[in-house]
Amino acid sequence: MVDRSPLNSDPIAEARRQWEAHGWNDAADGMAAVTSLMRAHQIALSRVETVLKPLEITFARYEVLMLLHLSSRGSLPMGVIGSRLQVHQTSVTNAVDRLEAAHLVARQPHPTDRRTTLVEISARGRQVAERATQTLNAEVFTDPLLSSAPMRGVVETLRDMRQQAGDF
Amino acid sequence: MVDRSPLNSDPIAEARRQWEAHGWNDAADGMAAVTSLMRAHQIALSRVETVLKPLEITFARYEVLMLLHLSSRGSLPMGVIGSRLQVHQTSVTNAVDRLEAAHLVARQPHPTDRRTTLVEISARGRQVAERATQTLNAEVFTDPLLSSAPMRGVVETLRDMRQQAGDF
DNA sequence: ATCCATTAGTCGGATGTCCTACTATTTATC
DNA sequence: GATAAATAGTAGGACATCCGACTAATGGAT
Repeated sequence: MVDRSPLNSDPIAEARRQWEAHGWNDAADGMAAVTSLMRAHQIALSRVETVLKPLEITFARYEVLMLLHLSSRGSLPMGVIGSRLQVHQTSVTNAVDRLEAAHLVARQPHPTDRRTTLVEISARGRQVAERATQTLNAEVFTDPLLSSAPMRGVVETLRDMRQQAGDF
Repeated sequence: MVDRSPLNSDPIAEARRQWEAHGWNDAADGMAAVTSLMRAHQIALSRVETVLKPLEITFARYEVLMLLHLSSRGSLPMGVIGSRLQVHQTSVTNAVDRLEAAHLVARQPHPTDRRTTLVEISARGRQVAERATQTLNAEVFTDPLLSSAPMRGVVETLRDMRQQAGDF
């Protein structure tokens, strides 16, 4: 007879039980929330990357590509990309390096401000962006392992969290 | 006059608007959910890492340390650590390498199965684990930028998602 | 008993993220 | 106008994660 009650299978539930057993009741929910976020992120990212793999791009690069594809001019300064995607400047440099190596975008000098580098999406870049979006929509976004109502709840709650954190 | 309506400040809300404008209505929620997850993870991780920095450990290593600290024997095989934390074997190798270098854990041979490596937490490891938990509980987990009720809802919904993904 | 599939870990490589410099420009100040 | 402060990007380094390949050891199947 094993010491494994039927509810013990979820590692996060198990961790919460440990927290409560130690009397950290006021921290148990937060611990569970943070840990759930970590794991859910991992799952979602993995699904997305699997779908994008055949197109030879990653989610980070897809986000850059779509931002450019949906922009009015098809080009944006590096810094703006970082702000919109809320990642560090150096992460943008990294992503653009790889997108440029794949000829999906090209760096262009800014016409008036020589400090600024404009990133411009190419025709191939637009093709990849569109195909990637199609596949992602069909294979992940229309069924993100969550039923509609709770999913909208999560999005809303996380919006509050992001706002609390000063995201916007 | 700028083309920036008051609601335009949230990048994810903006992305959803784009999705809907393109007629991808059935994918808009999923896209927003996945993107929210990515960003919320980033925020939570950043807060946690900031708190742990003075103790010279990361969240990944903290999780390994706590798993060992709360285990009955204070030691576990590498593989079990990976299963519980749901990360790749090589990630465990990596984390244990660093924890061992910091003398917080030690690798021990398994008494009967020579393939298996047991990871044992040290006295210093336990100290660090306890101090880290105290600080995390006080500075992050008791206030994870979410009010209680919605937070529990998120945890529950993400539990369903993890279960759908085959986590447990 | 012997051979092969499975299991446990490690190694090397690719990515993404952040941080701390450091360079080049632009802008503001005196 | 010359100098100082702010802004835009890049370079190098530290970490974490995953994947594929490789080594050892265990255990079944014949």
